[in-house]
Amino acid sequence: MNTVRKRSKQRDSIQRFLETRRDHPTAETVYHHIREEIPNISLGTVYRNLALLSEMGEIRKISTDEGPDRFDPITTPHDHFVCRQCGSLIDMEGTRAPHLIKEAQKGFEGQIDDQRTFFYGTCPTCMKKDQSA
Amino acid sequence: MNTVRKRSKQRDSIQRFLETRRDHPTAETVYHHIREEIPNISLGTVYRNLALLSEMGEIRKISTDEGPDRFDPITTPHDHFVCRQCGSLIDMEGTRAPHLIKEAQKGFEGQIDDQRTFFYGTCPTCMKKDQSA
DNA sequence: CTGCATGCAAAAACTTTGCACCGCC
DNA sequence: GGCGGTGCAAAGTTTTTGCATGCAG
Repeated sequence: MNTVRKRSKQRDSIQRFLETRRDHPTAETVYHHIREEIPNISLGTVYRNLALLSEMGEIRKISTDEGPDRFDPITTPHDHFVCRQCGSLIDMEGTRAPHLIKEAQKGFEGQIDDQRTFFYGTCPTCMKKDQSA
Repeated sequence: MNTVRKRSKQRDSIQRFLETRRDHPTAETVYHHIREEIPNISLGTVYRNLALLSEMGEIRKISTDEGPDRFDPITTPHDHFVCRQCGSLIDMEGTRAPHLIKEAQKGFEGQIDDQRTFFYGTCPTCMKKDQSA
């Protein structure tokens, strides 16, 4: 049987915070910001709720080659860019190839639920830094 | 100036081992197998060489939402499937969308060097397990 | 010889978890 | 008052690093 979920101001606060951000914060970043609202929240609670919200489909966990996991409040399909230099994670628009998942499913004996595309390279900010260096 | 790289039997062995595998081993897996050839190799050396080989472009590091990083000896463009249940990482064929990277570069002020697409779901093996459960 | 690579072990970075307590339903 | 959520701290997991020594060029 399904576990009943109780609301908590901690979880609400975490979700609300994420929704104000488009830079895909890490658990640590979430923690530091929530502490301004709930000073005694613990990092464990942040991790627990980020995991919970992911399971519930409210947010999305994103792992990249660079640095710790990040979290995205936007759950509609879209792609991401990862900067190899500073690790920043940027939303990409107009790059989604929706047919890919159907394509991939053809002749594949498993079940495909999700597709994720990442572009890697140097972000605009780091490009500028490199030039002036 | 570029650092001169010296060969080592450890690095050679790691690379050779990877090339025999199509399942994208973790550092730990590499370590255990190399120990049969070089019993006193250390895990640190394995990590150092996997990082080195990645930098050199000889292999590819792959981070997914599930479990530790994995390593791929094939550096030509191809996509992957990740099983949410067992974490296995499987090569996908015929799913590559080569135009995507050009598409993404349009109007993006950074520099895009690489594209990576992952499909997530349940692998064939776990499908069978689920059925019999 | 010179200095990169190694083994070892400690430490760092990131994440999960056990436990006692708190507060919602 | 039962049970999910929390804070705290300890522990788990994965990866990196400092240092003395080894070995390739």
